[in-house]
Amino acid sequence: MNEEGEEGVAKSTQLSQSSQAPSFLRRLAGQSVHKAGLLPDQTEIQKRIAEVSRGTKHYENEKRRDKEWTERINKILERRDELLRTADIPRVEAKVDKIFAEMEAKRDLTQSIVHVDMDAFYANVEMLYNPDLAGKPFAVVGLGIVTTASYEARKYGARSGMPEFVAKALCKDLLIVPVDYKRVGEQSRKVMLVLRDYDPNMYIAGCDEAYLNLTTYLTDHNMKVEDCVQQLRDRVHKETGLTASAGIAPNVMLAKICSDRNKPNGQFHLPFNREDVLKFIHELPVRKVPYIGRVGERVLESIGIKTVGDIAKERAIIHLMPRRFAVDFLFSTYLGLGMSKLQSAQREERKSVGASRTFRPVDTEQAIWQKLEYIASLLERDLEAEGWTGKTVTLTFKLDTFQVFTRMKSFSRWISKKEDLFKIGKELLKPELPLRIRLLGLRVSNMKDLRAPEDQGIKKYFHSESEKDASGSPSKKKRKVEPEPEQRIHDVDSGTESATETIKDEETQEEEGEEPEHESQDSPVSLDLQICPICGREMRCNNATLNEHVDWCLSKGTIMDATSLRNDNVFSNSASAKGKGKRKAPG
DNA sequence: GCGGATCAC
DNA sequence: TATGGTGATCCGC
Repeated sequence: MNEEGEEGVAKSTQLSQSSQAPSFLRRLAGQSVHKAGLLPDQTEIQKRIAEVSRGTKHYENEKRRDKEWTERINKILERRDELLRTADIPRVEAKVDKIFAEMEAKRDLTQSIVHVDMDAFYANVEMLYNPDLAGKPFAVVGLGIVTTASYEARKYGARSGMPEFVAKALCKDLLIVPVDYKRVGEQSRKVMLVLRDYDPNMYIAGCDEAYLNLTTYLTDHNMKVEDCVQQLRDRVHKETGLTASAGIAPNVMLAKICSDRNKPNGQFHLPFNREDVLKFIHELPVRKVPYIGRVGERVLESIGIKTVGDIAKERAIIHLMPRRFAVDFLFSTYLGLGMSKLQSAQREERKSVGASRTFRPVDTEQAIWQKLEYIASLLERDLEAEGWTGKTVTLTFKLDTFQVFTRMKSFSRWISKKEDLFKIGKELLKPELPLRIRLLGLRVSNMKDLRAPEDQGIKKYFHSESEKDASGSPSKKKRKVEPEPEQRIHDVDSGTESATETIKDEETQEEEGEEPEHESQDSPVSLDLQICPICGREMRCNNATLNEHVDWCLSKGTIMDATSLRNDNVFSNSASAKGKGKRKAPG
């Protein structure tokens, strides 16, 4: 559903920055407007959203960011025009065609990858427990934000990610249902257990979606892929009463796009041959490609690329652009290439653990420290629960203008205690005050896994060369499925050419001398090695403990942690009066 | 290593 | 009246 009114912004036409600018309206409308979306009249809805939001801090912030991008895009266009004058375009095109040929040689059409995506998951789960909701427009809401809107509500423009009050403005009779993580988690677990029968190495990408490689299963059971997927979806429905959609394709990227095709309760099989793949992908609006978001879409559109097929026309420019516009990513997308093998699920190698909360803006030191201390305690809890510690602490703060800043600091010791986190956070924030703050967050990175088998130090030297990461910790099999853009499409500034070498040489091994002694397995013999179907984490425990972990794990990936609801009152008692209206923009 | 920023869910 | 929380990655410096 493409409804962009104007085209050919490609000229160096400076968009005058009115608050009616289409880019701004689209930005305001949020991120999920493009999805599964037969919206009746999108521009009308976008206008309504702007109307309702006008004058809020958030609205002003979005306007500011939109304006920044307009300026950056104007620079991109200038640069492009210069290249068109000075560069030997046909020669560059020939060069790119060679790159295409090299990429083409790596095409793999042998794997049957499936992306399974539950339909309106949170909403349909609630309908299970409350059948009266059937056929009604309702939204499942947590912390004032719509997590899922029922299909009836979507007709009015209500979408996930939208604040409740906007959704209500779009849909007068909208019913609001609070998120119930217990229910969601329970159903999610049932779904995943069914899927696991078809591929024990499946990759779970959230509580309502997963990628499977069916190749082996199809051979073993002598089945056709469509039949297998149909059966799988039937089984999910039988087990849960919920419907799922699925995409069948030779790689992860295509499967993801395909699962959207016949939603809800449908499946789409992209034929496994080059011609059909190319035809399919070339017609696609770039926004449908994973990792091309609002900003990427706008940047590409500015140089005349609206569909994936358009990438070829501008291949020379893309190749010549600063940071080359994530060339490899765009080119491989143009060819419909993507990852064809899923990595087996291993104990998750986390890179960071963090906690953050939004609250009524505060500006007194006392109030700020109180919030910070609370964040520190949340983070301590999570680090403890999951068994991680780290050497780097990052503080995030969002001003009441919605501008976000971060400050970080690394240490030679392991950080995980509340007092430590609080103190470090305070040191990072203090120099920036006074500020009026609406969100605080703390995150630790540079991690060590406290639950890894104790031979961690040894294991370091045995993992494969290619899989080292920069943190100096052993990176086991990476579970990443989605091929990520190697560079971003966005950056405009600075240097043009130069292969972006990402050669990591020997990692710096400061072996930890002080291991906070936590007894490694005390009675390992009696407990089974279990694998959480949600995060893939391995642990030795009984079934009850595993179930407990699974529930907790499911609630993590979702929009918020249920415990934050209980603790919400912590934020409502901003006791003191705030006099000053000072507003410094740090940095 | 630090800080800004995008993107997915 | 009013716009979440978590984690990963990338870029420039």
